[in-house]
Amino acid sequence: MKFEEAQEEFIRAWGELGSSWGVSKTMAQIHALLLSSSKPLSTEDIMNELNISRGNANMNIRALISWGLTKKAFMPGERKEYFESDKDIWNISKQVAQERKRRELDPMRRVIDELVTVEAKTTEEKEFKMMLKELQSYTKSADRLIDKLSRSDKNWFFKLVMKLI
Amino acid sequence: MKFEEAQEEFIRAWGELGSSWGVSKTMAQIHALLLSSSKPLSTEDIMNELNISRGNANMNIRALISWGLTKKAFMPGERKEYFESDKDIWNISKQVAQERKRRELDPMRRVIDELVTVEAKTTEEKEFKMMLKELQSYTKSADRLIDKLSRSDKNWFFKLVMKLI
DNA sequence: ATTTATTTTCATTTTTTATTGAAAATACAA
DNA sequence: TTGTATTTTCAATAAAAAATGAAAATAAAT
Repeated sequence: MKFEEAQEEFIRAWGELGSSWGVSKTMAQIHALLLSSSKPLSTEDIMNELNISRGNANMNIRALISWGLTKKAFMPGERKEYFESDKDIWNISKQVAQERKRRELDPMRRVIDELVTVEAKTTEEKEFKMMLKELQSYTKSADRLIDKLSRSDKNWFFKLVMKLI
Repeated sequence: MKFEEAQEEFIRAWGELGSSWGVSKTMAQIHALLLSSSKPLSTEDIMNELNISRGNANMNIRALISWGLTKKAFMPGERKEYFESDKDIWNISKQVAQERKRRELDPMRRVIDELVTVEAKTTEEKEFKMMLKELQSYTKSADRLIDKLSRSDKNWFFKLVMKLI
């Protein structure tokens, strides 16, 4: 398989994965493009490679930056902005985990913490409350796990996996 | 806070979470409704509680069943079908992890396994290949981790979390 | 076999989300 | 400054996804 084919397929698959993770397809595709490119790319490069409009490219580049997955690359003597993505999968995983925690887990935890104070008189209501308390305990563990992950290094993770298998 | 308010808020929050996980809002809301209800519910109950059409209710109940999150409840003497959801958060987590593995991780792994055979002559192409190999190694670990998780019990998980924190 | 209750399907409509492209804003250079 | 390149915004449009509702199919009861 040739590089161009592989790159194209990688972009396609990454984009599709993004969709089932609630991330815009284009955002995931731009990420894939940057991951598979050794040099930083300009907005125009991205527009051309993916056949998308300037507005679309710009919006999704900003989104990638806000996710901490892409940053501006300094290009001496160039007026245009260039962008690059960290290719270290461990860093990417940590970054995604942290952002999803911030955007989804934290707000959900706040809601649950509020809901567990529900008054429960009947048996049914007590069951509901118990379920919420269990959920609270799991989300707390998930929270801690992500914090731990974020402070750990690649090696720690692989050693852990080894031990667990 | 009263039960009805809490239930309503739980359904709202669970539905929103679903959206950012690539799951239809209604499917997540039906799940939340069943999780917060001590008795099995009929399609009509669900339609009424969530103000949705029969077609919508039916489709999303089927989706929940295909995710292994809901099953028919046997109701002696009843002609209608009733549905219930397992409320054990550990079971739910395992089930979601397994389904997402099957639907997303496995296909992605197949693609990556194919892509790593890409011929890489230039330095840039070698970098791309290295990134793919790293990705391959991570997806393999994730795969094993989910398998292990699925065979483990609640206690194992919490003990692990304790040790890690 | 016929009626009645219930579920499923799916063409149509609605809603939501993503994309475009051109105008406005900004940043830089001469 | 003034002009030029570049980025950003956003109203309009397009595309995708979800929801409706009524007809068809199925299953149970008489």
